[in-house]
Amino acid sequence: MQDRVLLVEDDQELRELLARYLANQGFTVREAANGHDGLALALGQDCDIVVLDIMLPDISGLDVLRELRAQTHLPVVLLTARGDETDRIVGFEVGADDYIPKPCNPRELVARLQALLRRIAWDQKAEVNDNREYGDLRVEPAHRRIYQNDQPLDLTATEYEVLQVLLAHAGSVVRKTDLMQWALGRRLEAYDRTLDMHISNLRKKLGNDDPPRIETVRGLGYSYRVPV
Amino acid sequence: MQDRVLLVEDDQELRELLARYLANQGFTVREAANGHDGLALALGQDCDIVVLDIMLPDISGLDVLRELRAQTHLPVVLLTARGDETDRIVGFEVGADDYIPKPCNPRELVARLQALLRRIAWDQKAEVNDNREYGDLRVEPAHRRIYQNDQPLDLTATEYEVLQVLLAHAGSVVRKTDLMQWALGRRLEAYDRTLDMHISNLRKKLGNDDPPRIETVRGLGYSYRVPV
DNA sequence: GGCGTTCTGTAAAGGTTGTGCAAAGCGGGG
DNA sequence: CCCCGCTTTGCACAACCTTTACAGAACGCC
Repeated sequence: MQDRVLLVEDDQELRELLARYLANQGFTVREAANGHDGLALALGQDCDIVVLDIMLPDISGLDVLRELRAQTHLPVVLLTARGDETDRIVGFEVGADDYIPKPCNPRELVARLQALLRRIAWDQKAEVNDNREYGDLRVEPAHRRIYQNDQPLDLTATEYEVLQVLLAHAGSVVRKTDLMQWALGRRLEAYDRTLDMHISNLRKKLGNDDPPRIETVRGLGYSYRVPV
Repeated sequence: MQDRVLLVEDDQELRELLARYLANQGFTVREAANGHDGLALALGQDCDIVVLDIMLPDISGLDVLRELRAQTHLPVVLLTARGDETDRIVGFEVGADDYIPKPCNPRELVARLQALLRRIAWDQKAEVNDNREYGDLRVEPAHRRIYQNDQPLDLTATEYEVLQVLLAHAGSVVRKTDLMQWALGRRLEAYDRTLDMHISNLRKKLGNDDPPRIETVRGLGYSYRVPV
């Protein structure tokens, strides 16, 4: 099935050029030469994505976008003469998904349209369940929870991060400096015992087995013992 | 609570500059200076979006992206020295969501990140139009009303939206940033306590049970306790 | 093995951050 | 203009992260 593009552009030459190129690339193309027609077509529900020029003879492209956003979340790519950076920021604030300066390479336009359509397809597939299991532990990134034998562990945000990193590297040693950067998001400074505390608390919550699940590798870091 | 960005960039000066700017704009920032660490962090599932430089000391950014795409649909924005158009096309083909040439304006980077996150939030918002029941609560989307034991709750428009979103995800945590986007339709800014107020008011109207129907998940968001 | 050094475990104190909620501010529609 | 609902402000409080302090384990050196 082809994706349907609505092309709103007043310069007839450019519009027809782009329309031909898009058609060649496998899109179904609808065209509008002004904001009024563009808005009507866009609201008509028979296109998947809109390419919208900002400089239009009647309504500004930005106003068209505003009106569209009041009613739909249709993906919109703004097209415009290379302008002030502020213009772009405004475009995004009003609700644009992308912003391409003219003159634009048709290939890049197509690449961006496809990237956007692909993103939407991914998002709507509503996939989840990239849960990971390590012995009796199960990580559910979607809910930021970790279960032990299907019982949720009562972890704080930081504890979740630390344990999650250790599990992602289960069986191999994670150096303290890396663990700090990855889980706490900052550099490990001298005499900083924060990590040790979180490890200590985690061990308590995981149950103080022997041998401990979280092994200490003196002078290096920690390692989650790989389940048998 | 905030959106979490992973910044993969080897130039330390630029990385720290961007990290500071992003942090100021309300993002939580994780940093990696090479492709290997970046990949590990991205797969660790504790970020919402990735900013990825193409020129990295170890693995090419494109290869990092390829590897990522083999496993996830995590949104990725490529960052690179102004290069050949062909580079961009390749970037998109490998699965990038956006492509920004360096030197980039931090404001534009933020605008594009927010546009992408907003798009994802829109796409993933589940629209359910059937009547739904959750314990003693029943949602009637047609009339935008919610009944408790067949008695209509006297909710304001916003309260309806908030509760309806929470119910649609009953049993799992709805992050504040998503709840804001889905129920209030705008981005959660720092120091914005609006949501907390609506939650507080909702709890009052639902009756202040113990344990509360709407649970707080500190640092993350709220969750409607699934009825037994 | 004795002994000093370095690293780690953990309890308790201290400081920071996030949340609950009352009350005041604000702004659009009747 | 008033009312209603949304938002902002301010303070109190609780959860959490970090620091401090001390005890003990591991290591190297002789």
